[in-house]
Amino acid sequence: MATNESYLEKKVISIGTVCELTGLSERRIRYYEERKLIFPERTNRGIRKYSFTDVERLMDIANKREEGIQTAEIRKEYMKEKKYNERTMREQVIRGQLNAYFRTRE
Amino acid sequence: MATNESYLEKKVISIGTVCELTGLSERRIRYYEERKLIFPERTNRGIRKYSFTDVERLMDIANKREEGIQTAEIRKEYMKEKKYNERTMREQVIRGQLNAYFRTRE
DNA sequence: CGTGTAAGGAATTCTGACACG
DNA sequence: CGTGTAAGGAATTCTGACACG
Repeated sequence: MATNESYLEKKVISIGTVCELTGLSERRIRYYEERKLIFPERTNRGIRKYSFTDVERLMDIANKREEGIQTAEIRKEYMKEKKYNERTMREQVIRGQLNAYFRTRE
Repeated sequence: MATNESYLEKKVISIGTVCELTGLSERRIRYYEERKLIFPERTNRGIRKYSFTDVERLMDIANKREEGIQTAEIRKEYMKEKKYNERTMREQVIRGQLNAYFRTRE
């Protein structure tokens, strides 16, 4: 019963299945990779593998494309989100360190 | 951020990837299906697809096999677990109905 | 019983390119 | 720019069978 959340990040789904899950064509999925919006892993032999998180991102990309947003613009949005997340994570680390510091002083 | 747990049940992994995840051979994985221990879905064209839950079960099967337990025996164990789970679920439904009943009487 | 392997065919995936707009 | 498509090859998967123990 090891319900490990990291399953969401495991790159195990091949492109045909991703097509079914997202409704996108292989062409579009590969193209979004070319535009640095999505980063599948590859097997030894070069077969792309995607995670469930990738599938969700692809659906998000499809929505944004429908709104007429270009891939370059979508990439910028993701970069901003990434920076925001990294900042948040750094702050959490610092908060943890501060907590540890004050605990030792009590 | 729809962290839907049903991802664990989604049959999206093809047998080659399952081999890597579990360390089992394709032969063994297909054989355990023949023995009714595991139930992958099939694509239109007949390609087997497994879920993360299936992967976990396969590792469990492998452990039991290592202990020398035969597949028929393993199947019986799973049938017992299944019955137990079904009973538990039925009881939960009944409990819910009872709660609803007494709430309306208050 | 449980697993390996070779065999041949079918389905999947890959890349690079041409097309259209 | 974003996506479709035909092309040819490489990798994957499938089934049924023979082998061993």
